[in-house]
Amino acid sequence: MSRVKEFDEAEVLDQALELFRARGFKHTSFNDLVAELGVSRQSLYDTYGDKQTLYQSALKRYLDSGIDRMRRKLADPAPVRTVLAALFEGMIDGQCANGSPGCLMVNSMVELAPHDAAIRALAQEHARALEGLFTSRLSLAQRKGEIAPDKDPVALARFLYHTVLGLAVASRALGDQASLRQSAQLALQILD
Amino acid sequence: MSRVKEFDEAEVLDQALELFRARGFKHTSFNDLVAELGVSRQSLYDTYGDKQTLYQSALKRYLDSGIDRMRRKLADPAPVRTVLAALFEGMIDGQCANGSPGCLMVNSMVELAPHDAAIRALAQEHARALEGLFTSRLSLAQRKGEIAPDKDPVALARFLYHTVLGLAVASRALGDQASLRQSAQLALQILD
DNA sequence: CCTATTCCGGAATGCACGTTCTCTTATGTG
DNA sequence: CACATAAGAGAACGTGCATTCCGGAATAGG
Repeated sequence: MSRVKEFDEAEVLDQALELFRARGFKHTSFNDLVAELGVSRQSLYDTYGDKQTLYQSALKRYLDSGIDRMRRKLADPAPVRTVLAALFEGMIDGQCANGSPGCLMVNSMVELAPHDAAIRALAQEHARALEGLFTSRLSLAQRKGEIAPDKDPVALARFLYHTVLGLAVASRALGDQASLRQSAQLALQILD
Repeated sequence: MSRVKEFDEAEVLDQALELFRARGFKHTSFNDLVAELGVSRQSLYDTYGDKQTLYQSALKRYLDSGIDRMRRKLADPAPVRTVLAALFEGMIDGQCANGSPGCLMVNSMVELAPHDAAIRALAQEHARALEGLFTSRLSLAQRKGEIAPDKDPVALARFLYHTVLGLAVASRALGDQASLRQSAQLALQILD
């Protein structure tokens, strides 16, 4: 080992992630990456492998950090309605921020999942993980009496997950934050 | 005028639509179209213009027929809950049918809308149209006393639209019909 | 019959892309 | 100092793509 890397591997991965998120896999050329990441073509290949591998790494990173953020937010001991409202709020703010790049997972699910088994597997795993987080948080709330005992936490969790997907698509193409907020609020009435 | 067209213009457009729906715009090459539509390259260009124009024509056709179908289903005088349940049911069946190709509008919104103004315009117009249909049907139901008078039909319509988007994404990548059905049922509880 | 129009297959063109290679320069460790 | 590694710029390569061009066959109307 001699010369040390001049760029932060994780940071550049995040930048690549943003490009993929905004433009999709096919619409982001390797030249775009070279031009906008400030790292030479060769170094990119040496560090991350080919374009597909780079994309998968970025997606994994995105999913992991997303799950972490979600876990932290759900750990809030406030009433579940409040917690979920804040969570949706943050999501809408984050995804509509700069030109509504949308959610990388949703974009991947639509663009790549149907003909890329690896992506499909990541999507399914992520869906299960997210539904699991929602489910356990909802069960907790149910035990605390915040949710009627006759409701099924698993079904509610799936519903919330599907709601997140819908909001992500709408934010990407329509980008009307007010409607999204309203819909999110309405979706949470399912807990009553 | 001399020789007559040997293929049905609308029918071939429908076939192209199916290809685009299953694979997306970028992942469907012109060679694919030529190979699978049974129409020569030249005739395709002569009849529909270039690939992008062909895609837009297919999308427009898809949206028009979708709106029509929706309008017909909503015209059913049965209770609004029943009508919407049937509508969701049909949507889930239709989109998960053959390898979950998903909804062309959703796919377009994710793949193309961010960098194609024409598609974005179509998406917004379609969203407005669909929300309009939902809104008027919900208002009718409200006048008939099927929905509490304090609910906002516009907000409900938007929520239903966002739900449709979410289910479409989930159907494409995850394809678990049972969960989708369950979520759709839950979403309709918003009317109670 | 003639001509215009459409059809088809296939070759040709030109461009964008992903990937690899080459060469030079720089910077740490032994 | 030497050597291994990494950086950068850019050329080179092969492929796939959208699009256009060409030539021959078929079919309607005049």
